[in-house]
Amino acid sequence: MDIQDLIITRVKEAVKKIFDTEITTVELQPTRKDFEGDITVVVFPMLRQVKGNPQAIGEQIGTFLEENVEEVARFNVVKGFLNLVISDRYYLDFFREIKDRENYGYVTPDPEGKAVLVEYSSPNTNKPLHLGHIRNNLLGYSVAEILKAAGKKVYKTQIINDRGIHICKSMLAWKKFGNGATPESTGLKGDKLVGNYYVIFDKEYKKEIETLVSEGVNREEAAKKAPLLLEAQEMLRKWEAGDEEVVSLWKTMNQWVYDGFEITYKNLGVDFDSYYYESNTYLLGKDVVEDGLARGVFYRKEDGSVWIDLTDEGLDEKIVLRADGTAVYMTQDIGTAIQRVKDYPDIGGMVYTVGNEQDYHFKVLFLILQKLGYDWAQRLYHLSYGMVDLPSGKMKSREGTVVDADDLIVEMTDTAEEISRELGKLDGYSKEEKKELYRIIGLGALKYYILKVDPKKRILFNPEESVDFAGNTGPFIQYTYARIQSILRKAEDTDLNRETGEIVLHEKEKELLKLLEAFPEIISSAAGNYSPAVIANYTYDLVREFNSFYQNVSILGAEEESRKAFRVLLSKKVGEVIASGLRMLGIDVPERM
RNA sequence: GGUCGCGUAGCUCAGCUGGAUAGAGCAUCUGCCUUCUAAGCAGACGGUCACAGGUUCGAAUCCUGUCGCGAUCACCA
Repeated sequence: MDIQDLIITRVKEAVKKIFDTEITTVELQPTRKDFEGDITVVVFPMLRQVKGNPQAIGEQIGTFLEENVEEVARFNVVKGFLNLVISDRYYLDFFREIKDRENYGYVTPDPEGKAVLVEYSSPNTNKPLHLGHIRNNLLGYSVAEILKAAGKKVYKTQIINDRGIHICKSMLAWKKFGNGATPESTGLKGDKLVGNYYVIFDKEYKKEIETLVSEGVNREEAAKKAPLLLEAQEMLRKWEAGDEEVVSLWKTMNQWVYDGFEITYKNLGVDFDSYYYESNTYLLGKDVVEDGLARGVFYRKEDGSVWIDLTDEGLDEKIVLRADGTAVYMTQDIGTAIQRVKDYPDIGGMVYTVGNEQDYHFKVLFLILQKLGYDWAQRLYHLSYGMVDLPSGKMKSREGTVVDADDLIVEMTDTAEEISRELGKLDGYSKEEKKELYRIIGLGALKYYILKVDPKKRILFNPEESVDFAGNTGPFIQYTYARIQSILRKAEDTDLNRETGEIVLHEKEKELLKLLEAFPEIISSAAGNYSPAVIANYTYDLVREFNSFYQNVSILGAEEESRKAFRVLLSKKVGEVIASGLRMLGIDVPERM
């Protein structure tokens, strides 16, 4: 039983004894810094059942706790707030219990438990990854790690949009204007090369429209009739018919893109357990629709198209199969979800990391799957996140106003190098070690910057003002970790096994212990809310508290050996929790910096 | 227009299952490196929590409305 539960139980007991009344809930909160105490019992809610002056009630309960609960050292009452001072002994016992525990805070996975499939990234294959994809990747990867820490089995996957008209546009432009260019011949990353032809297509297409308009065709008509577009559409038809030449080109160019993506993923530090491709899944779902039709989940309109009526749920009617029997987006998403559970029979739920512009789509998708009666459909979650905007507005790849993922990673690493150079603390590090360190710090800055924000909020990213490296940032947290490692290196000859015994905790030590105690609850909350921001904020709080401790209290210069050992061990544990928190954010930790 | 989301210090964000005097970082200003890494610490300055009502002993937090920003309402993905 943790201290919270203990206090709740004993408060109930006190109320029963003193006022002869059963209360069902007891409200606790951490004591504010301005008052003495660790845990505060809020008396006000009790007034419904216990009549009287809150101050007096607080005093009576406080007296009872002080006398009967050994963990409660003393108390004070301010208005209706009963502030309890928890004994040092309790926190010392707590620390003794966790100090040697590996992966403190992590929940041991239940081998019988159901798995969660986390989908993220899911790019198109016609252009390179940009800042928006970075947010998606970081969120998806981090949520997967958080769920693992919370004891879930997790599969990371993505669905790659490798077919459709936009791919044909790149292919056509390459064929017409590429002169056989390859990643090898140009030295370009494959995704960059293909992306360039997507831009070229757009440029040439617009030229054609202008020509048509100048010949007297109206603009709308011209946009539909431009020869390049017609050719791209023809190419898509050929692809669907399995035309050998088109399919071969498609395979070649997609492979270039995948090779390019792999590099970006590797640099970003994300990975996947499996890949789904729309070219394989776009026909899925039709049979499910037929089946649902027979069971009355869907209905057929006169023209033969199939729909679901969600007006009872406050939504609209939604088409799930066209009149000609071909699939729409929704059809394949239904089919793909079901396919995934076939592929991984232990899946008990899925997380879709997709931007908030698709909120409606996923609301509908989940409802349909529920109506189809899949038990796992109750545990689907759309990890919806806000767009990343630039000061100039939205990023538009066709207009070249995107922040390229690879470029951004390089910039962050360069900035990390610059700052590290200025500070000059890396004597003795080899070139390779330094390079690796710049990567760790640069990426740490970027990842923390993005993940500390609540996913559903939009992010304004200003490329002119570079991401900070001081204050509430990734590097600050990493720096604190490095500081701790430095202490541990210097404490190698300290006997860490000596008993702490009866010591009076320093205020800063107690604050750190309280934060450590909260860690498991933080993981659970982050997992429950699918929110890396919860982990980021906690880690920052812990780090801030540690630095205050570090600067106000001498660790290696402690008065007694037992005290020194305790402080070293406490620092070590804080370091471990920092590393755990950052690991859940996909951020690495340096030994020095 | 309907629906959904967001609006907290000059800027970037916490806090939102209702609880004390709304917290951090950046920026500005003051101190602190002969002592464990100053990417740090200690402090100052800075708020009509968009606005207006309501519920409550108590509202940044819940409800209603208004305004502002964004998304969405395709037989596109």
